[in-house]
Amino acid sequence: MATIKDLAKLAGVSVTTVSRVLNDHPYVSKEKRKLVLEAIEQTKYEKNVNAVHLKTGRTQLVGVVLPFSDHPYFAQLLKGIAKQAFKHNYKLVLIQTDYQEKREKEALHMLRQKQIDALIICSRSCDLDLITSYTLYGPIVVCEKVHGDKLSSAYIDHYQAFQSALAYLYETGHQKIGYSVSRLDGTSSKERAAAYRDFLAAKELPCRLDYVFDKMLYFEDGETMVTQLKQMEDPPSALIITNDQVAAGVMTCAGRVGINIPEKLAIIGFDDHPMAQMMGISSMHIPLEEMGEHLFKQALGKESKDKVFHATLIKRETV
Amino acid sequence: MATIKDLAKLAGVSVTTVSRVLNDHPYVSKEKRKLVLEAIEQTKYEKNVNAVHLKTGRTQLVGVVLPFSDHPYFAQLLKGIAKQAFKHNYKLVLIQTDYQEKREKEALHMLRQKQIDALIICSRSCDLDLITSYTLYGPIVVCEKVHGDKLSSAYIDHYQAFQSALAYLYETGHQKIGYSVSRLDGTSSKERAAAYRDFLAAKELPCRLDYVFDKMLYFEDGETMVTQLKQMEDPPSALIITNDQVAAGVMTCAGRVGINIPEKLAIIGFDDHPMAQMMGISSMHIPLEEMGEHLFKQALGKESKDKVFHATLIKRETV
DNA sequence: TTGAAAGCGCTAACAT
DNA sequence: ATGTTAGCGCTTTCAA
Repeated sequence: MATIKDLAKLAGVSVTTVSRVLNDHPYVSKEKRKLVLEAIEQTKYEKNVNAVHLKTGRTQLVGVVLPFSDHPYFAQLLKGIAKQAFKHNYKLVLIQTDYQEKREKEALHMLRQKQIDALIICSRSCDLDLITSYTLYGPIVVCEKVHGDKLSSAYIDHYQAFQSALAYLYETGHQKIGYSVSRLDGTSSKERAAAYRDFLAAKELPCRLDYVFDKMLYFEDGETMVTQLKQMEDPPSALIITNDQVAAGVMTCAGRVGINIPEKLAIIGFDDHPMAQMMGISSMHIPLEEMGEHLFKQALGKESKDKVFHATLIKRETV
Repeated sequence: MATIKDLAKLAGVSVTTVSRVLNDHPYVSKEKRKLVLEAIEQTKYEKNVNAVHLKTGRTQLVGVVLPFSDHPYFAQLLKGIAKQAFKHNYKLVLIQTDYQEKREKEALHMLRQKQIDALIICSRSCDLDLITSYTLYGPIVVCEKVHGDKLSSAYIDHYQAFQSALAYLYETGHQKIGYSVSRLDGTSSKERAAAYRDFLAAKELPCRLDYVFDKMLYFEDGETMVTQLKQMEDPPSALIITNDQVAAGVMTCAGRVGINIPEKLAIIGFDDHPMAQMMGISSMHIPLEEMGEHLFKQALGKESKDKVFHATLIKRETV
């Protein structure tokens, strides 16, 4: 495999000149440039990027931390990230964590080791302080509201989103409202819980802890939820559901056990996935792809440190 | 940021000794090791992996080429790949191509530039010969049957899978069988087409080109398919569908327009996704995750060059 | 406009 | 068991 040294020798110029040609620098005469180009052609020369990485200290690689890549929510986010990465000629290193702290730490470690230029954390298990401490080694972007100016962030205002879903259900006559989340200790779940609590308090409704369903993430979880619902003596009349996949699952199973939607049970999903549109499921639209694009631009320092996205209610036939 | 030189100075040893400690090599006395370890601690030293990459010529990075990361089929495959990557302490560079040749070439280029140690191509648009020519620069694994010994491959025997689905439908009394694919010019679609043709010929059934549906990939495509079906004068009585997502979409929409499943239309999906299980959709089970794991091991040269996986029919309630 | 030379931070052959 | 040293292939400063 040829190196610039070989090219230099072959073209009868210095390595500096070769490097200049390679990097489109000025101050190279037409003749020498041509000579170098010919040498490149002849030897089928290809740059060893690792040398460049060592020299420049950058790799054109951005790490993306996410718990699962097989969920439409993260897949959509990833799509936006990938779009901008491609645009800026960066590649993405995928770090699937399954919410294992160990794996998140590996990602942070890669930043520290300079294997990646920046890190995007779509969802985390690690402590925020730990993550923040790694900003010393490169830009880190997270998907939640943060304090301080070390981390960049782009996130959904889940509190507000949840409030508007609640308000809508309340307006349409529901008083027994429940909801589901993917993991109770997640950041967005906490916001949802706060919105729920505050809303119930404002309307002087009782807070029903049995109306909160945990571990609902995939389509098939909808079945579990319907089963649980069926066993309740006093089930909710409306549900705000983790995402459209679970909502679709609920929708699919509910009919079988005689739970008619929306008569007996109103549901609102999240994300406004094409699936929700097709099935006529009311949903909170979230600009996931746009958010993903923003995340990447932030990782490159090309955007403001802080960006909130708002969800909007899409009314369909399930409320 | 400290370097091994700094450590050497601080610990009063040579860089070699430091390097040995860093890489767990033998021949370092307990005392010196301790000294080095202390220096590491003190300086919060971290290896610059780019230097290692340059020196060793390897990056512990494997590229994964796939058209979309937001489809369950590829997400599942990716899961298996990621599992093994983690096990072997490799990271994955994700290259989403949208089936654009330009992007696939970028991936090949990364291999050539030594930015990745190996490349896994889950689905391609590029010419196989072009891909093969890059094996010069590192191992490449693809998901289809190949000739020659340059490329490794792990793949589903789609011909056989399709034949058994057809046989099953035929046995249950269907003569008007149609099918759908995601893209007609894809490798697996060609195998399916061959199986279809051969089967019809064997049973002396007419080959109905209007029974072949293209561009069916996502859940929401099921709606399109049902619409098309509804407009046909002489629609098929059974369908072998691209994958379980589309099958679920068909299932969801069919009822609305009076197409009862399986009475009026029998369907068989592919992949045996949890969704199919939940909805009672008959499906061809494919060991996707296992295949993903295999792909990665092949990329590392730890497995045979060639591996066929077989699909198995899971009978549920849609036939 | 060109080139010599000094690294980037690490590994490993070789010498001791 | 330990150290010296020569690179890995490139970029970039500095001098010409």
